[in-house]
Amino acid sequence: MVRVSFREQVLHAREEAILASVNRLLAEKGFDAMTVDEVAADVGIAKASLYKHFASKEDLAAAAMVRVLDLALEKIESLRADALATPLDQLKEVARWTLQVQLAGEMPSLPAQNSALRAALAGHAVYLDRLMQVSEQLGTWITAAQAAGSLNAALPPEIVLYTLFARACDPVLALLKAGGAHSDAQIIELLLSTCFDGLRARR
Amino acid sequence: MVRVSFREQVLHAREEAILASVNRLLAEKGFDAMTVDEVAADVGIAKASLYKHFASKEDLAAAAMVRVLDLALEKIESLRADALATPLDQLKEVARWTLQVQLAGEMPSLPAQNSALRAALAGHAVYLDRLMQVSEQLGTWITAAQAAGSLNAALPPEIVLYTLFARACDPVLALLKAGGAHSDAQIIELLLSTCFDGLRARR
DNA sequence: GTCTATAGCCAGATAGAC
DNA sequence: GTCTATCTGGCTATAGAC
Repeated sequence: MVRVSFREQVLHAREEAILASVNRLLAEKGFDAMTVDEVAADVGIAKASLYKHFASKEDLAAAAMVRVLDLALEKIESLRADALATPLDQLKEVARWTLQVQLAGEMPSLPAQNSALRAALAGHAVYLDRLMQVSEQLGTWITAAQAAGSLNAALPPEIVLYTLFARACDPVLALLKAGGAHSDAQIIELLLSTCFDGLRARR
Repeated sequence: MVRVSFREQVLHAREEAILASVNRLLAEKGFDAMTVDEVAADVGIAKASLYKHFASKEDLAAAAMVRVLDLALEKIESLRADALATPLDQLKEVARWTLQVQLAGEMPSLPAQNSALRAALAGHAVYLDRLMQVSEQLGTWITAAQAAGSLNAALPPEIVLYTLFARACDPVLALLKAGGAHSDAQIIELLLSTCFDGLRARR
């Protein structure tokens, strides 16, 4: 247990609050549409104070991404504890978790092709580290599931990994949600089915 | 054959050139990152001239979307001519076509959750009309394929439709392309496989 | 309809007092 | 570290001459 001063605790709590707001706004509007003024207003502090904690808007987004990746690592770790689950089950559970986060409006969506943001993330050491950790953990399960014959072995592992990342921000979820015809639980099961079982019928 | 004056032909050609540029820039950087200055420079005319043709930036994007949807309708129409193809085949061919367009860097990607743009599109009659036409054509094939037992009948048709739309802009393609490990043809087949066959192995 | 020049606005970032 | 007030730059859109 590391000793932290009271002041440091307050600081940390404030930064957590900031990241929670950023996370939600990023999920709701995306990086470009989100403004720093909004974030400040949502947290309830002045914009200049924000910049004492984070150097730039890109930095805010990166920190939010690190936060989500850390949560993913926690989830992965808890799934690793279950020795009975097959690698395929574990991959499915991770996918289910990402959909739950997205349904809760807490999955930050970063337009994949953005220029300024992409460059900032590509140079953000902590973000890259977390991304690699998640990729490695999932990669282990992917190759294991392919070896076990439960995951299509004809697919390069990287495409499976990319697909899982992409489905975590799948716009189909928002469309289904907007349609209003299905419950949250149904939406998740339908999306998991299209992802793992595919659109074609299985006999 | 409708008679059109020479002047109208020139006008039309210029607007086609504008839309081609918008299409490419929209595919490359997305709506928010694209600037009207860039479009004007790319076409080789002054920005003010652009605004004589299109009332706003949103209007530009909507026109580009209509153009792509019209191309999709053409593709669909040509596929309808093939009486031997099954509905599933035809859906796959449409999906393949969207991936080819995306690979060519000509699939305009509109951040699905954008505010100003979404509102503009939701009020754009021509865009909505084309979107409905495409949806109806695909819907026919979807229900036919489900009746034939080739498409998973447990999926609501709408989720199949949404999934096909979403895969047309799937960020996984850009990631695979950036990886450089696969040819364009391989990328398309891999993506079609993950979409229609799913990640799970089929026996 | 095309251009140059500019209005008007908004968002990211900072100065400087407390 | 927090605030108010401000700077700065870039972007959409338009005025007005030709």
